[in-house]
Amino acid sequence: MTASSADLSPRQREILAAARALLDREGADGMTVAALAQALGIKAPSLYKHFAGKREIEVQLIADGFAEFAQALGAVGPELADLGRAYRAYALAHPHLYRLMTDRPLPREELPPGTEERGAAPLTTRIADPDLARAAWAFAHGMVTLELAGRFPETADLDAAWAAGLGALAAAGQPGA
Amino acid sequence: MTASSADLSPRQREILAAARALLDREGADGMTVAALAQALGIKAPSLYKHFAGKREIEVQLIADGFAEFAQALGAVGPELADLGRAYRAYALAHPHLYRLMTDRPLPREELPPGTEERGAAPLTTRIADPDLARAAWAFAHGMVTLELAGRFPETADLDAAWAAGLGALAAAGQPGA
DNA sequence: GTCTATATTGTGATAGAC
DNA sequence: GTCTATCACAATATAGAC
Repeated sequence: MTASSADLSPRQREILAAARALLDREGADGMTVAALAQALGIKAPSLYKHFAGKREIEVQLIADGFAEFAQALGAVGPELADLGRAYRAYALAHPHLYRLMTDRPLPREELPPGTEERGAAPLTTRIADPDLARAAWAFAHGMVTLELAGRFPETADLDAAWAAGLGALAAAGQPGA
Repeated sequence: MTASSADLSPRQREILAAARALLDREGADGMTVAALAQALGIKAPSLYKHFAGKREIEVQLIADGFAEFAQALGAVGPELADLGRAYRAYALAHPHLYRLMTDRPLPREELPPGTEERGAAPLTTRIADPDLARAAWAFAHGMVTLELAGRFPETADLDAAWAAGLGALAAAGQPGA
């Protein structure tokens, strides 16, 4: 029973909005059922009248996140560098959501159909070869992940690293140019 | 007070070995203080006579992991592809340890000096430009992370994606060739 | 080094009344 | 839709005896 966004009751939307705000603000650890209820001004057990469990709320957050992410990536210039900037900007703006979306296996069965394809489209239109496109995705994900985890030295020039990586991948995509 | 491996008592080593086995087998969620004690045949509180807390055990696991990882990466052929294969193989062989090592900010203060440099050396000797080297690291980390999280479609040819990514990065590193 | 006993806190979740 | 009451766990950690 895939719950696409259209199936949600107004109250469910309110709960999701509060959950999203809580996630952005406090992170995954802070997003407990009790804290969510408190943010809504109700008691924790009441939430279970609207969602079967915490996981269902998270899955909706992930679905909404993908839609939002795809929209952000679709609204940029044609260069691969434009896409890279948007990818990085989104992940840095919503680090906890990004982690929630990417940390675990995708709950594909519970997501609206086409979610994955829409997310991949901005990349596959710029890089035709699927292997190279996957490599580019991995590069972007790795850059963002390492930055979020604070793994790069403070002296590292991340703009330059992004440029170097995307430059190399773009060049491999246009062998004739 | 950095506890390098040399400072550890035999009993501490036994505990770490059990913790490592438990982590590899059950994952981070399963590696609780109680479970670790049980694996050792003692009670949980007894562990606190040997380590100040769970975090201290984890940090030692991370330090040992880096040493082991660096050794694995140092024992391969000269090509960038060799390094990539070793990186992937290690991460897939010890997924939970790899996550523990990369998920969070490095506890740099508590790690033996030089840990980071030794880990980076195999890469920086193959790619001189630091920005491109960081890009290559991010690519490898992203590939491994997405594979461990089961994010690639089943049909994806990951060997080909590794080859495409490393090929592009290597080509960018030898502009004259 | 290990034990028993306990503290403290937190987690997601359910039943049933209103 | 919300409440009270409660469950069933599980977590890390400490005190003090042996």
